[in-house]
Amino acid sequence: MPYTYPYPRPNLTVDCVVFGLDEQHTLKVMLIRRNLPPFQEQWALPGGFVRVDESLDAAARRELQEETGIQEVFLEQLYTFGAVDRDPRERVVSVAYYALVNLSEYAIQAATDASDAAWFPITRLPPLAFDHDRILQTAIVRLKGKVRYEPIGFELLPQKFTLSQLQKLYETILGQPLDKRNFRKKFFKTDLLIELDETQTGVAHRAARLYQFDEQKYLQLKQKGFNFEI
Amino acid sequence: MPYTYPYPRPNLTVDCVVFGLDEQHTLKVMLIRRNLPPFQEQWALPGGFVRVDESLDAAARRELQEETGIQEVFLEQLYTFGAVDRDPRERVVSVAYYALVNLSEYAIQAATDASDAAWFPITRLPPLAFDHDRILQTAIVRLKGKVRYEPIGFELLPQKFTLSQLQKLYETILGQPLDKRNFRKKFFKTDLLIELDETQTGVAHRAARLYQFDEQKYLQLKQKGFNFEI
DNA sequence: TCAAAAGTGTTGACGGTACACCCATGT
DNA sequence: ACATGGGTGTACCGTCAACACTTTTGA
Repeated sequence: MPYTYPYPRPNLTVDCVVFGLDEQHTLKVMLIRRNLPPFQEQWALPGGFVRVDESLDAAARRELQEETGIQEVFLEQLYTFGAVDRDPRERVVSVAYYALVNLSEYAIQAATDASDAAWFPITRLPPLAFDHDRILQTAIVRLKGKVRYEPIGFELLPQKFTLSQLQKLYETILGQPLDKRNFRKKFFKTDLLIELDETQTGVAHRAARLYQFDEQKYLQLKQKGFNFEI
Repeated sequence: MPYTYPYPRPNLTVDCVVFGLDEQHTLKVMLIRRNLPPFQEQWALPGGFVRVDESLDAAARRELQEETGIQEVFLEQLYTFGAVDRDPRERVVSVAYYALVNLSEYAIQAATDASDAAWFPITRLPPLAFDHDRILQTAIVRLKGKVRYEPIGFELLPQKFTLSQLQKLYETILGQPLDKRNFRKKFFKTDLLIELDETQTGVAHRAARLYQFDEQKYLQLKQKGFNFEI
């Protein structure tokens, strides 16, 4: 007969803050409209209950897939929220994650998905269910902090990108303008960009060169104690 | 009649990695010997089940108090560990915390406490129960990282300390020697040290001046966007 | 030919690092 | 008087920030 620990258990959920960057360089978050109480019809972070036979990471990926169609993205644990009254009905502890996606690939999916999902600029958010606003703010702080010392910004861009796209990404997330020449110098010095033999197409001005993030090299350098910093 | 979410629930615990620094400048962790299965008689992190009517932070503080007598210390959430098989009996998700204490105040308590608690140097650890070794390693990485850009090191020292103590603390945590003059210059420049009109006593050489951490000023500067870095 | 963004170097200021000796105190 | 750690300043070097013009392309 299987042993059972004799303690009452809180409910356990995961919630995901999914960030995307649109063509106008606006940082957006994916929200879904709840169709069940509590907070029915309100916007909330995608998420749901953790199953007893799946890890937390697996639960976060599953919920993301089920509710938004998003798959195979950068996903990292953010923080665990456990205030007693964060759910009006019952005790629910939630392990929050944040994800970074390339919005151009997912914009269509989200719109055509059966469930009611939409991207909101982080500066114009609707009222959110539960303590999801607090979770979201925590995620924004983390993203701003982490982007400076880990090369995670690439996760928000297409695989091939221009240096201007990369710079605008940093300007958006950090909320400050950056000097073009210094930005390029800094990034070239990290040696993490693969220069491609391709350029932008379809722009009404000189076409910019395309680059790729060299993840292999990053992992190598990281092991050797190299520190990314921008 | 109260609503109940219709989902099975994993067990939920908190575990605490308590760091202390002894007089020989060794970084130590407090462990307790388990007197219940599973892993009976093995060393483990202090921790236990989260009650349905207490927050996660409160649970961590309560367990710390109950199992080690430690109270009112720096305590911060570390990470939530949720692998399916991390407990051999049942599904248990654990929210890990780490704490920093001034060991000279707690060395006695721990020794005289009824429960079997002891300090271990992090370089000489016994085999640990569950995945506690992994939790501990995660805590060490976090401590090493955080000590550089947040003034949390003071939590490991007595309220009044010498600059040499502070320097050795950093050398211990970071695992590298630091230049004495540069270290002092850097720290004075942060303006976070209150110079006291007191000196060390009972040493067989010139007595060092004592300092205190100026937490008030730190909070002020932090609000203004100041960044601590050592 | 015009508009719009791509691409490119130099200089000065500042901060970080390396480094060695005298001082105060207790035994 | 000696052993032990406390306390102090400078010079060099590398890094970062500021800054403006030419190039390419499509419309």
